[in-house]
Amino acid sequence: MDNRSIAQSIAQLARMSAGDGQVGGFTAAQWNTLRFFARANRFSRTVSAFAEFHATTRGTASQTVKGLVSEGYLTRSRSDLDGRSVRFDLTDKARSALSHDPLDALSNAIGKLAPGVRNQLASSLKRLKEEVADSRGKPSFGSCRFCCHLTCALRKPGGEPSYACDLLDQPLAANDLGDLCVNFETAQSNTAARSRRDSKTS
Amino acid sequence: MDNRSIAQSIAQLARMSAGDGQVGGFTAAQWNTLRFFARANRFSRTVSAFAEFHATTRGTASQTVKGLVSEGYLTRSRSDLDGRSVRFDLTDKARSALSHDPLDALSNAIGKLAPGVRNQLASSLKRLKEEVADSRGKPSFGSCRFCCHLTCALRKPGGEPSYACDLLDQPLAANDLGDLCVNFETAQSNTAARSRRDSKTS
DNA sequence: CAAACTTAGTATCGATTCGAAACTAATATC
DNA sequence: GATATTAGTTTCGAATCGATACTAAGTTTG
Repeated sequence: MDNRSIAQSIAQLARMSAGDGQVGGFTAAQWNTLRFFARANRFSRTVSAFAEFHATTRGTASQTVKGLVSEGYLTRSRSDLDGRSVRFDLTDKARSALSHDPLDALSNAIGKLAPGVRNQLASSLKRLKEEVADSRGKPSFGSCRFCCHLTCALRKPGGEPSYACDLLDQPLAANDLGDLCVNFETAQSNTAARSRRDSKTS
Repeated sequence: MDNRSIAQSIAQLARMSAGDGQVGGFTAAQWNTLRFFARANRFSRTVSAFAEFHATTRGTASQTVKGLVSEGYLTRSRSDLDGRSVRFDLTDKARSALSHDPLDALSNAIGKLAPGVRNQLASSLKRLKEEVADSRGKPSFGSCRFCCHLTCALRKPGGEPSYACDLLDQPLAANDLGDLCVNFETAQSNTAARSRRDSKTS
């Protein structure tokens, strides 16, 4: 089985399970939007971050989000730190809709894999995502847990550790460490980005 | 990493690399069409097979194919076995276009994986495809090489083996065994389908 | 053998989606 | 303080999609 066939398998799998057409009253674009806002952390629940994640333009992303807001699946709130920025959050209505996600067919299939096989698959996919993101010059998305900007401090010996993002200088709750973040960087991609910046300035 | 996150990784990977928008003058739908007709065997290079593969309707598939025919990327030829059936074949123009497939970013990334990891990934994806296809009651696509309808005969001792499809009763060239076929069935899915049929008749 | 059904492909129509480009407003940079 | 960048929105035209209706060729069935 050659590389191209495997690549096509990934594409086909995504198409099969994402449900091209409307499932449960949502279009494919809407499902993707809901999934993103369900998994993104508070710094990343913006139109721009979603547009980048979904590999589309901000204009298109804005439309989709607008539709979901008017139907009561997302709430809109301006940031008080940055007057341009707007954050969108899932409503309970959206959360309950997500419990009938057509992507669950794929999730369930993944759950049936042997644990070792499953973990191997997860790490291969992570690897591929970074590789492809790098080859198109776009940043990858990942969770704070594996991000080089995560700092962890023990307030007192034996107490609970506290987490923070040293890029945005914001505290992070332990619960949120698994969420997606636009600013995700691995140690490697960070040094790579720095060297790109340096070579540009010189 | 939970199952849903892994499922989303697959979807995201597909989106990132398939190039949502136009790349090299083709839309996403057109790229998918070209890829399909490049990989499908002669029994499967039809509008219906493509529609099923691409999880869309025959009408939509027909339009996309029509466009590619008029632009000189596919040739149209009626079958002489079945007067309804029409077969579409890639032109050289299409083959050379496919050498700049945006999906190559993903193919290349896959090529960089360690051989063992790569094969494990391929088999996991195959497994997932069957599982998901089964859960939606749709047949999966696969190559003759792993199909239960493939029969192999040795014409003379020490000579080259000859292959055939015992479902369509047609000879198969050794070169074509890796191509996609609509009629693909594994031994398991075949017996499952038979038992479904039997229970329906009774 | 003829009527009824199925299958392969096409054509048309309206709704949706998408990307490109123009635009507003807030923040950064120089 | 002028210029550039960033976040988000809007508008417009092209493309896509699914539903539906249709033609023509096979298949079943009575």
